[in-house]
Amino acid sequence: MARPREFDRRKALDSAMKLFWVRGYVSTSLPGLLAAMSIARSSFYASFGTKKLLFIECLELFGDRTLAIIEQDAQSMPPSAVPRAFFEATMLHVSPRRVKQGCMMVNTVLELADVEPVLHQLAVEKLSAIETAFARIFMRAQRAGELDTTVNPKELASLVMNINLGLRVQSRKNHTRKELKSIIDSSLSMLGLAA
Amino acid sequence: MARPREFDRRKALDSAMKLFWVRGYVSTSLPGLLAAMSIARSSFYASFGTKKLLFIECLELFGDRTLAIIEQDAQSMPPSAVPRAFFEATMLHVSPRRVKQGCMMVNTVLELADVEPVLHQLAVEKLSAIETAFARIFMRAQRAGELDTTVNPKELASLVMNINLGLRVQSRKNHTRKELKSIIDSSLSMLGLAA
DNA sequence: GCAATTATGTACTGATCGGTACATAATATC
DNA sequence: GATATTATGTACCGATCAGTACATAATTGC
Repeated sequence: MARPREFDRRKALDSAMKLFWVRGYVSTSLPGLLAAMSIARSSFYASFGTKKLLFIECLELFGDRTLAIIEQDAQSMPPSAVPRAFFEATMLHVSPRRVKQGCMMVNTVLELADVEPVLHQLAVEKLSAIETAFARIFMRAQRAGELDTTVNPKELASLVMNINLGLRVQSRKNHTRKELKSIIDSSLSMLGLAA
Repeated sequence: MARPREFDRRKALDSAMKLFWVRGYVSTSLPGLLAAMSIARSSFYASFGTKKLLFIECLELFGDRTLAIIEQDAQSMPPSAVPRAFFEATMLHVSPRRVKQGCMMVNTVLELADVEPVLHQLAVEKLSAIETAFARIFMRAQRAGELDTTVNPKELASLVMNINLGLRVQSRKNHTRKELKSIIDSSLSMLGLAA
């Protein structure tokens, strides 16, 4: 009925997400976003509302993709192998450039804790969803007799998540793949989740 | 020889540090700093140079104080108890308000990784100093026969640091003291550093 | 081709940013 | 008390921020 959009909304959103991921929320300027997304200012506001609304969309996209990795792994391997597979997929089998970006949710939790409560809270919830996914996987593992039933699945998930959070901070420094791998290996073996 | 300064530089620096600690670097505005420090703009620039230089001073202050906690503990208790004492001193025996601030160095590493390389690097170095302090303490513990000599002190320090980093992220969410304590307890017992 | 509708490009808004200029106030030395 | 020196208060600087107004371009249905 009218003039069609000249850009791919999904692609533009993906580009925005990558920029927020690298630079955080506050330090990402609107001109920077427009350049990364290759769209004009008016198109931006017409399609995405405001910078904050766009960030919410990006955070949800990132969180959903992260969760998808875990859920997918959970269907193709023994539950106790999922944490390691997740760490490898997100920290060892990716480019150093990307490792340094860390996890967008973790970055957001730290950057915006006392600055943008709504965005902070969303990141917290997305991280919770990940931890819950791990807990569910461990519960299933116990029912399937693949995991010691004396451990509490929620507590184990909490420990895995704490290791994960630590690793995301380490990633953001310039840790080598080797150093990360060493921490992953010893942490998992301590948890009884070694390969 | 001239008009004396009307404010206490140390106190002003301490106030600035607390504000940066809560709000991060980018989101802390100069007017905000001046209000927190209770000084005027001209006094600020005369005494501290620029916002960036002030931040460096604050980060060093924070790092030195953190390191001091560890070094002090190391002199008054068995080495293997130092990690727990450190976690308790900085996360359990402080106000919820303060727990939520997390660790200024960790906050900085995540906020400024790709935004302010110099400040990022300083935070990385200050964190390294902490990890090194732990490693030295464990080495001493081994020589004193207080720690299993089969473990590598550096690797153990690296694991303690990873737990610590995870906990600092957890703190920044609204974790309860109880939840933090639970993670601390199980993580330390996994490391063979239980009380 | 005309009208209706939506997308895009450009120019602009007021607010805020970090930093500076400069006049004034308060102290020390003499 | 005069002079030199440093601190403070205020007004300002250009740059940049997120967001808006509006004219123009491109499409559809008729």
